[in-house]
Amino acid sequence: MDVKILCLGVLSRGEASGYEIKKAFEEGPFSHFHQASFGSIYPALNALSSEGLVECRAQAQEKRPDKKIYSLTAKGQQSLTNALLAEPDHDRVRSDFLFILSFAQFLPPARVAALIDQRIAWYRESLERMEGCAAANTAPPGAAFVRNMGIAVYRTAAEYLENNRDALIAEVSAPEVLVAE
Amino acid sequence: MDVKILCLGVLSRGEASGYEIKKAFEEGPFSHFHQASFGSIYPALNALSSEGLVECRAQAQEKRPDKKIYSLTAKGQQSLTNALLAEPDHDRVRSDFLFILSFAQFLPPARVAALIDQRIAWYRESLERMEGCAAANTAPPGAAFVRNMGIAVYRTAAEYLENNRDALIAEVSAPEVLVAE
DNA sequence: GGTTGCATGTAAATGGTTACATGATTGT
DNA sequence: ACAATCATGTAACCATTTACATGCAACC
Repeated sequence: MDVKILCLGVLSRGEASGYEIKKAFEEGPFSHFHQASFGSIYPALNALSSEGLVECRAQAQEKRPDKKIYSLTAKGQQSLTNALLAEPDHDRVRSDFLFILSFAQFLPPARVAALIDQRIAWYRESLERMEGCAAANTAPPGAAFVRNMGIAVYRTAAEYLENNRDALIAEVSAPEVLVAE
Repeated sequence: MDVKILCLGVLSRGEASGYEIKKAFEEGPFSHFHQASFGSIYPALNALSSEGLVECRAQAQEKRPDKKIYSLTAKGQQSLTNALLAEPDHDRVRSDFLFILSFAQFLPPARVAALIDQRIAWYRESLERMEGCAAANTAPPGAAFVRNMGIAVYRTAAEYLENNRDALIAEVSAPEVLVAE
């Protein structure tokens, strides 16, 4: 599942510029499970264009580069549907947060507390945004399903951190079992 | 947080060979939030060795390459602790599953069902293994905390999929709103 | 006066995976 | 017979990120 397919997916929700596609991965509905940067999006869009999978309409703007608005062609929609039918790769999660927390015994308790508190705040912020989207309820069924799954999972994660934070801090604060009496 | 630090982390739990470190990322406690392949682990171990962060003891084996058992040096432990103090990078999740499911309306309902069922089975298998580890309870506090968070989150995810599976399938099966009467 | 947002694009660097090379042992 | 497990290592390849290049407008 490369950036080209990712762009096709974003465009299936409606026409967009490269800049707007980037935002879909940065703050938008895909930001929680996929990402792409300008350096990969713009070349992908050009490739897609020369393959006839997307169409480009240039919107002139004063004192700014023309905004290039891309939209899916029938061929592009077909190609997307096809790609979606493939067996998905395994999820790949890279969480430095969880890795670091695995070694909480090597960290000052105050640092463990800060790490957890930051993360709780992040989950709570994300949840607020996601719940706002859920209320608006403009998403197609699959997107709503995925978003609500995210809400359920993040809520559990935040609650877990809130409920178990103090116990972990106590454990890493407790004097280690002494080697010598 | 590169492969070198990752190896240092694994080794802080006890000496291990490159092969065993790979297993920690493939099936072991880190597999859910970090990954590394042989092609990155072996060079990392050599670099770590020449920097004096790990020590290597060769265990001769009959008819197999010598098993190189690595262990952390004091300098290595220091370097790990240091790296753990750095601000963690943002989590990076790449889930083709969630991306594909976001476009459920483009897929045959039977495919949506299969996708979800596979995922439920995967969560249930993972949960069984993780709960087994939780019962054994040999992990240091941070690792146990992270593992139990994983259990809570996976359980929520599995339950969400189980509870909402049929509703999504019904939605994508329902005849689309007709354009012409 | 500096940062952020809008807007596109390229090139170099990165960091890693995949595939290859080697080979015995154990299980199916 | 064939695949999987154990065991290490290298090199080619890959996709993506980061940094750069350009520049105006709005906000603080």
